Amino acid sequence: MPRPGRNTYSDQKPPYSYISLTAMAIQSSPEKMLPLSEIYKFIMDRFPYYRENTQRWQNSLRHNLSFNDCFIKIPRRPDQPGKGSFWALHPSCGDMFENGSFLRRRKRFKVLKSDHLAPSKPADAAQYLQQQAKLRLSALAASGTHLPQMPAAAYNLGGVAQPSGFKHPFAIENIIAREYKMPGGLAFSAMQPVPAAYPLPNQLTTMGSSLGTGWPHVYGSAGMIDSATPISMASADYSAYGVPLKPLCHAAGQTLPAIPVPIKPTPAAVPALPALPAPIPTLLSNSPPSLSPTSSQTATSQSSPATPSETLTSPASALHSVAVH
DNA sequence: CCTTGTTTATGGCCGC
DNA sequence: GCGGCCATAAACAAGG
Repeated sequence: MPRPGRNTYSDQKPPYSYISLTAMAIQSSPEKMLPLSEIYKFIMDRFPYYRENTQRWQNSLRHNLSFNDCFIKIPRRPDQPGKGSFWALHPSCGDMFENGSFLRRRKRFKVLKSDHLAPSKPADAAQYLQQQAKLRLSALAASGTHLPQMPAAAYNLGGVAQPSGFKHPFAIENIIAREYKMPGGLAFSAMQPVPAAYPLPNQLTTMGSSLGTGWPHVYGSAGMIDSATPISMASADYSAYGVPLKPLCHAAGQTLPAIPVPIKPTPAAVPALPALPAPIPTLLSNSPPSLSPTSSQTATSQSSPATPSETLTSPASALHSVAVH
């Protein structure tokens, strides 16, 4: 039903699919996983449009979560209160959007099932992710304030090779994380012609804390599309699905929790212990200057309460996925 | 009972 | 036109 009118753009439907929205939400969380309710919240916080008819879109969203292989469910640990599970992005679904924009996927992410010997059990991914989160959190806690924004899904497992290190501006990472990363706001040069009325993705903030801020004003902001400039820098920091990125909050320049992750590691390049990566050869084409490769983890390797031994099944082996088109 | 998840079905839009 | 992606609705199960 058309309701033209007086409402600002804010109640227009964002051009993103539920998959995109969900991915954004998940990516925006420090742990790269969120319970359903948080996903709802994220979306509602940012997109006024979704503050209404919640029943409807939430149903759709749940449908998407279940239906799409790119989302994996991570069981809640007993010590974690709350209902439902956590949802995360499948580690290999990184290129889902990259090719195109966030507006529409070009390929559907699909997990190959029981093909070879090892059936790709989501459980493996889940386990892995959870562990990741754990490690990260503990490191976080010890290190203090900022979150090493590093996606649990830091691997592009062989399945989906990324054609190039270049990350599309609409890639999730860029979208949700760019804000604090843009130098003087020229960050969105590479933005594509997107309805100006919509929030620029790159302005989505990642932090709950900054939720209210930077967001709504986005609506009117025009001036974005300068579409000629390649946005290489963003891709440097958020190279691939999961690259370490800079500490999320403000603080743009601090010793990074060195978590070098290859943009697109060779299939074999999957680190055994992602949280505390061994010095990885600089795979990042443009490694940001601020990234200090001191592989010294944040100094709190020990803080992790959970024993790493806890099933470190190589994610690579377990996750066979493919993007089918 | 409500939330969370899963599943099936239908129809629109878009690219090839 | 067909196939893929997406939105939406709805039935249903399970769990807190």
